[in-house]
Amino acid sequence: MSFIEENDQTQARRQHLERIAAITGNAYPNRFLRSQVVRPPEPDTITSVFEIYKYLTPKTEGNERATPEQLEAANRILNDVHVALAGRLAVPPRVMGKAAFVHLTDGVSRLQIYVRKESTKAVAGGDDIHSVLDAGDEAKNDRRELDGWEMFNLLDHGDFIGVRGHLFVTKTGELSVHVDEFEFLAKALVPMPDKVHGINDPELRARRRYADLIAGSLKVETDASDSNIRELTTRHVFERRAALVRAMRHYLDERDYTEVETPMLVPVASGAAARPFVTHHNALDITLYARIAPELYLKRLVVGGFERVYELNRNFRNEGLSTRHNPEFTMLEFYAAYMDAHDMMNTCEDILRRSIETALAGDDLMTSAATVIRWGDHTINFDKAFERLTMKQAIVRYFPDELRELGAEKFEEWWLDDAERVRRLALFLNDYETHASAPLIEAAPDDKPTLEGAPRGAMRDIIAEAWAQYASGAGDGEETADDLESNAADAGTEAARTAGYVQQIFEMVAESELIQPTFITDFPKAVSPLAKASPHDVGLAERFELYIGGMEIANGFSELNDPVEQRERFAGQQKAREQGDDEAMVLDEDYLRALSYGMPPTAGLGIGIDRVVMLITNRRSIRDVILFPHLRPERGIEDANHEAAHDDGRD
RNA sequence: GCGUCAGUAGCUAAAUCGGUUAAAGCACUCGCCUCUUAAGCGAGUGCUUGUGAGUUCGACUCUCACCUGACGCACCA
Repeated sequence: MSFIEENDQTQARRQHLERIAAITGNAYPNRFLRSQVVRPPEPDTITSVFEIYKYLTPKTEGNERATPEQLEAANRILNDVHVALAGRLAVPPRVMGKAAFVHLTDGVSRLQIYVRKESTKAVAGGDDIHSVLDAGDEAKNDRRELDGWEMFNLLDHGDFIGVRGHLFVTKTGELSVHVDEFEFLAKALVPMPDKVHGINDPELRARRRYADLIAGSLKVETDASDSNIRELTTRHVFERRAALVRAMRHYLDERDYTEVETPMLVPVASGAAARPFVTHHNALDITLYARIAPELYLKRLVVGGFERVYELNRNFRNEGLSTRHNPEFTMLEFYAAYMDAHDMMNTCEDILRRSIETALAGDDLMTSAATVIRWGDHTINFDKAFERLTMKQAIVRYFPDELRELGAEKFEEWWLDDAERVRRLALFLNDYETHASAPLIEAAPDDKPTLEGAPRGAMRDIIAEAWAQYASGAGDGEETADDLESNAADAGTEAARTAGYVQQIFEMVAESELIQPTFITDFPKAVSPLAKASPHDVGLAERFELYIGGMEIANGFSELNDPVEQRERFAGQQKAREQGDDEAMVLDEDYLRALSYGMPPTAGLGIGIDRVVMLITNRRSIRDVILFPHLRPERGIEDANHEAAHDDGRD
């Protein structure tokens, strides 16, 4: 039946609802006409009224109260302002004998209302559409006056009401509405989130985002909380997300990029290395895939004469969930004819810096410049020029100090050009990373398998010994190395395999260290089937990735526009696929045909929007920046849904 | 899929080495209170301690399995 838990609180609310329905005749009226004082003809909101009139509230220091003269001065003006406002009860109705103060919220701000037993009325039916159209027609106006105090005592925390009255400031200096009459608008049948703690359980926050958002608007600031560091609420996170997306669109629109929408359901899922979701079109009786990237469609448009296009929308990848991965995620992809990867790197830097600055400018929760953000314990600076490193430079720079000396040898940059050394290093690091703990636990007297926990000398010996095994080839048989080897083998050729290892090493030693915005260049061609080769090195792609906060944020390159070479690259991927790499890129025959019509030299860029939002909102989990992230289905609710579907006669 | 940690009332949560009837605050119900503001005062309802087994005289506490989640790994160029 119902999925709402039964308890004393839900019962009380339902009883209140029944009483209200009996008294008003309709507990869910269709509309409430709000006043248009602040910005006619827009209806007044709690936020707009509060923002406009709060300047009249007397300024006081600490616990000091406003003087009667100050209050009188403010009230002289405020008492003439008559408003009709609506919102949700932000507190449980707290009655003091014959009067009550409660707060209403519109999801952003809260405003206090003052209700008196003797004078405040409740009304019902007054705003029916006919009563407005046929004003004065008594027969059609079913507006009725009710017992205000009785109605007020049937209200619960979270209910919606509309109020009419005039503004005033209380003795404590708070802007309030002196309510002449109010109207019941809608019932909250379940208890509201805790006013102090909100919702703490991250699962519940994501699963019931509506409740999470409500919690933010109901939360009170406690004495204990530092008023200087206001918390970024869920509402703020998504306002910022919207501001960022708006700024990015604006940036591109201003520079003559055309926003387009290409297919989400595609017959060939290509343009990236990922497994797709599969679905079926009944009428055509064909298999369709949810797109994994819009890339190949956008380049078709460049062929067709759109010199600059962008798409900001969802991609779908059938992969695991993590703090950085959601099966559907938002990507901005754009393409510009006659540019190359270097131009695109500059553009990437510029759009991010400007969009972030625009998105954060005027955000009253920002304490510092809009281009300097807090990311966990770090400060990320978007003002400075983004650093640019080749993949190998990054490996050398971030190679762990405790591993620099491997046995009798010393790690040096030239190792990365030696295929055999690269292979052994990758295998060693992988082993070291995944269960470095095994030998280290033996070395460490306590149960802390960290480098700090073990005696320095013993640690060096262990590493030296482990490395010696790999250097002699003895470590190759390790089970843990198999996955890595098969991964690297996907690419086929010797050079590609080495390239794969270099990339693995990069990800193991450098990626998480790249906190400040850093471009990584010189990607192996073998792992970049859609990118043009570097004019300086045929083994490299003219490609870059941007890392910030230890995350891959953007990926761009000079687009391969030679249809013959593109076909060969696809063929290479096809081979990898046949060897078992089910994420190798799929050949798209129509795309090759499009390229054959001729595509100008073009550069493209993809920016992971969710991750940028994580950065600018200081959120460590992608689930915190996606309104409804994918979660394992809730137990029980599936069955309830299913049952309901059957009741509807749907199957 | 693997590992670590967690799950106590609607919410936030306490409970010494395995030991009496499983604290408390918020919320809810009733009463009092006409400028309160995390309103206050008084009284009251509500927990088969995630589920199921086991060890024990005795289990929130220990063991095993399962469910759910967080984090890490794997997967994800």
